[in-house]
Amino acid sequence: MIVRFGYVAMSALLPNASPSKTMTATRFSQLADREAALRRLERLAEENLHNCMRLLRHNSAHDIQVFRFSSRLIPLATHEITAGWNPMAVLAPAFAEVGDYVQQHGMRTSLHPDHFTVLTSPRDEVYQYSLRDLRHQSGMLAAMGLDERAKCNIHIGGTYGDKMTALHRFCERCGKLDPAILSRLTLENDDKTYTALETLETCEKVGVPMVLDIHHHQVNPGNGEQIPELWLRIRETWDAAGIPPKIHASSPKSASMPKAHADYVDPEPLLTILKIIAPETPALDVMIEAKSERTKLCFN
DNA sequence: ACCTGTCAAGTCTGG
DNA sequence: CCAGACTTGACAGGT
Repeated sequence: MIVRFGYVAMSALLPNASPSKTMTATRFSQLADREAALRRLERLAEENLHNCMRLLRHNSAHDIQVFRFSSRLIPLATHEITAGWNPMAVLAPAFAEVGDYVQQHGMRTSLHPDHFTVLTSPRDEVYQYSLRDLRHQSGMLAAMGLDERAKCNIHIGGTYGDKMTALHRFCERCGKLDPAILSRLTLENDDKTYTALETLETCEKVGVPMVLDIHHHQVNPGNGEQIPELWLRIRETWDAAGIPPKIHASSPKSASMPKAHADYVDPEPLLTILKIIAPETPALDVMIEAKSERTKLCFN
């Protein structure tokens, strides 16, 4: 089995390379000249994309081929306050540079809209916001010139007191998504609501790949179903994707805070799973979610 | 240089 | 019905 490791958005080894520099909406609204403020947002976005390039070169130098972009490359991109603003033309060269580099180096990249993107919500404004954000995130990958193998990963969302209804709403809304967005979508089991099995069943229903988070599964295990017994089905959700399955790895901060992420990743549980699934998994990508530069994995 | 409170957004729990 | 927890990097204002 060929395993590639990657990480999320920013590096502890590369100083002053944030790809998520921003401006608060309050600050934006305090600037008298709206056009000048918008130009400033565009400059921030260019800086973020520039730092992305630095991160990608750093990755290349360290043989890291898996990377998740910051979801906040363009500050206030989908905020009401910037309504009518479309920075994509100005940013096209910077996005293209990132995408070209990714393709030249055979990297696998993704985006993860944050937890405000909730397709299950019964509130229409939340649903509309979520659609807007998915369009935006998908649009950034498209602006990079990356095809649908560059994924947008989300969680299913909340239950609102009735999981079956929420799941029904989710599937219905997936069916209505623009094919360009649906073709980039992946779903990940979360740490308190939708278990690995429920997420898998939903992935099978709507026809998108599943990202298995082994830490989330540990703290939200459902009825005790084990990863090895689910794995073949999870792997199959990736069969048509043209890329290896992806899993997320992080470790509990402590016994009293099992859901919080530790600064490092304990390799043992991960290695145990990798050994079990290896025979039926020729290739796998592992996203490490950890803060410490000390995180190292050493094995053969 | 360092510290602390605040920030666009959602959901769930418990009072 | 409302406050607080969850979680989180970066900003903004203070020392």
